[in-house]
Amino acid sequence: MNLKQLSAHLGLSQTTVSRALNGYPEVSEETRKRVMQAAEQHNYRPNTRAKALATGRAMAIGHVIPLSTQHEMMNPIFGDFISGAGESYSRAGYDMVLSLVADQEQSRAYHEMVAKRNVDGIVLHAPKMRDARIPLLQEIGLPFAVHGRATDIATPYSWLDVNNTSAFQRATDFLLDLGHRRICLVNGQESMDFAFRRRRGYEAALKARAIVPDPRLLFAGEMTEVYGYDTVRRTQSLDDPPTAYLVSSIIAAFGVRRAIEEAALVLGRDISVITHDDDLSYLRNGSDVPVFTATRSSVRDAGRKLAQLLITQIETPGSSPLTELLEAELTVGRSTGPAPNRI
Amino acid sequence: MNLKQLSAHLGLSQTTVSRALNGYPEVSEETRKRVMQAAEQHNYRPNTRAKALATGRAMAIGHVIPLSTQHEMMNPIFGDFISGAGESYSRAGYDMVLSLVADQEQSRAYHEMVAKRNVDGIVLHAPKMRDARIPLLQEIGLPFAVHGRATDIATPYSWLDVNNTSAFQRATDFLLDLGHRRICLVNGQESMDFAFRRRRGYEAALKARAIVPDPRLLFAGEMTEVYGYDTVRRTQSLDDPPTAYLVSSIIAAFGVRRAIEEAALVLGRDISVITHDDDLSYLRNGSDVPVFTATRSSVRDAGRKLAQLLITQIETPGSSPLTELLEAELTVGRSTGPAPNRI
DNA sequence: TTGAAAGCGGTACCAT
DNA sequence: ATGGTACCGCTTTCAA
Repeated sequence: MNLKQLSAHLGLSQTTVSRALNGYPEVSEETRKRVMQAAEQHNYRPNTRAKALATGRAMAIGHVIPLSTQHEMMNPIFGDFISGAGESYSRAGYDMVLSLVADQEQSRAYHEMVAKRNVDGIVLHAPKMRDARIPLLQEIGLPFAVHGRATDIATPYSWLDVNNTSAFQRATDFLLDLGHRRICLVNGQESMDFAFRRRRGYEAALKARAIVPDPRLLFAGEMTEVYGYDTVRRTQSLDDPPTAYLVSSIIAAFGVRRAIEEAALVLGRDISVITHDDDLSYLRNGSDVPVFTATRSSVRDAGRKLAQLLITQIETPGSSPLTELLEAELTVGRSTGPAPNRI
Repeated sequence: MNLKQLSAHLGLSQTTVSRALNGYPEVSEETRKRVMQAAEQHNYRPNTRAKALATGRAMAIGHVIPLSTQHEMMNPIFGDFISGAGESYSRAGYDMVLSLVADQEQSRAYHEMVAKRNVDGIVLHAPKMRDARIPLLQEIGLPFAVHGRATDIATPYSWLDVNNTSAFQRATDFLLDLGHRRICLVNGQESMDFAFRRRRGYEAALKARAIVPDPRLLFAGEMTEVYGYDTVRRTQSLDDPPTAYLVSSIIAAFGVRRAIEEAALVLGRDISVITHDDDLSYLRNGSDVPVFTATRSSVRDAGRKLAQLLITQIETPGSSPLTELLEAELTVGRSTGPAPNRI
């Protein structure tokens, strides 16, 4: 059933029916009621593409995932984020278009998206520090919002980010309060902006207590289990091994935990891990590993908010860029202690 | 730059330019060359929506993710699958539209998709045994392909599945060959079709050796870490605890491993785990846990293939449903042994 | 308050 | 080989 058929059925013009359906004021209440009912009854939905063509709005938002960030993609975080974003979109009537693009084709992909006009805006994931995609999109003039931030970009743009610096500073403080002095940072590659910020938080906490960061305890790599595992093994064979780990990724944390447990077995060492992670409450049962968690619901929330932010920007043309900085909700589960504490 | 402008610029009609660009034979080679060049130079891309409206094809495929399957969604498997599918789509010029839909809104979502006409087909994820979505889509007449299969659906439909039965049969055989007799199956909820098939494979292997499956060693649940962890703890306190675990999900496997290691520590027990999992080659280093893996590349491959299958079906109308059954590529990494073996 | 008609940017049929 | 023109299904301006 399309508009033509519906209006023929009602003995009205397409114009009137369209107006009735879209809430224009100049339609009599009686007509509107009739139209609404008929639309409902025939399960009428306007053809998105025709509507898009006529209005110039695609009612869709693109998420571009660089293929190199696959470890990010397969990250539970990503799923939660996307599903939060999906909520906002469906509420506002937008579709979500996912594009997985090889790194060398990023620029082409964006140009294509804007030329093909099948999205009204784009969400940028996994920004690098001086991310070239940002000026590119600004130049193209396609609305976008960044999940995260990119340091060293002069012109303002919309973003939503977790306060990585403060989160890692708090986490480090927490470990310092426990008496740890040699804390190993298992971080993501520093080309990723968030990794840079996390290190800054870590260092700030150390400096506040006049501890000089040991460069041998700083690691940056692709956030895989193997990486986490290897990092622990390597550092545990130092003369002066770390007594605690601060892990930047849930995936790496699996490897870290594994290695820690081995180390505990083999070397009889007692080590603390702290990571952002979730759904690991069970670790409290028998573990001697404190776990530092960012709740899944807060990630969903971030997705929801970023999507909403982009929609707002798209729908209020001429608006200046919007930004939002979220404080990470962190909890720590202790093996022997009571229920997890917020820190 | 749109077609009108481009053709004006070239001094040709829109018709000719369109034909030249779309490879119709009746255009002179010379004209075609000129047109192609101009298009390239002006970075012309046809407006997807106009094209869609004119041709009746949306050039987009929808993936509907039931929100209840979030643990599936956040599964690394899902990311790999999607990224494989993405490859096929971009090669064939399709967009991928992701819809995250609450369970109770599934039906509405499908109806809407077909009415709004913004996808040419749908990929169905996480089919249940007698999945109502399949007859629904068949009735609606929207092309679709299922990732997995649904038992007890009479009319044929397109699907691609891994041979879950044979994979779990092989895995069980492997453990039996190692001498295990009490093997615990940590399975997904049996409303999920794959879980049902996996149990069947497990039972078939046991029965082939005249072993009666112990119902106390059969578990079906939501595939979380906690679930894996709890299952091991519960079963290890049986009078006659299992000596090996066959785990149906990578997420649950993390919890299982964790609990196994604790059990090894606390009870001094030596337990084998087998699961499909990947990127865990490092476990060979110091672990006494055999790990059963399905390679990530094979999952990507599945995504790629299913997408291609759906595209084929869409583009050859009147074609009968296509199906493909993949044998799982499984490898086992042993702690003390040499490189992993395929089984 | 309602309707006719001209787009939106393409494709495809029918002429030439 | 090329061009004119009528759609595709909706919105929106203008006129009644």
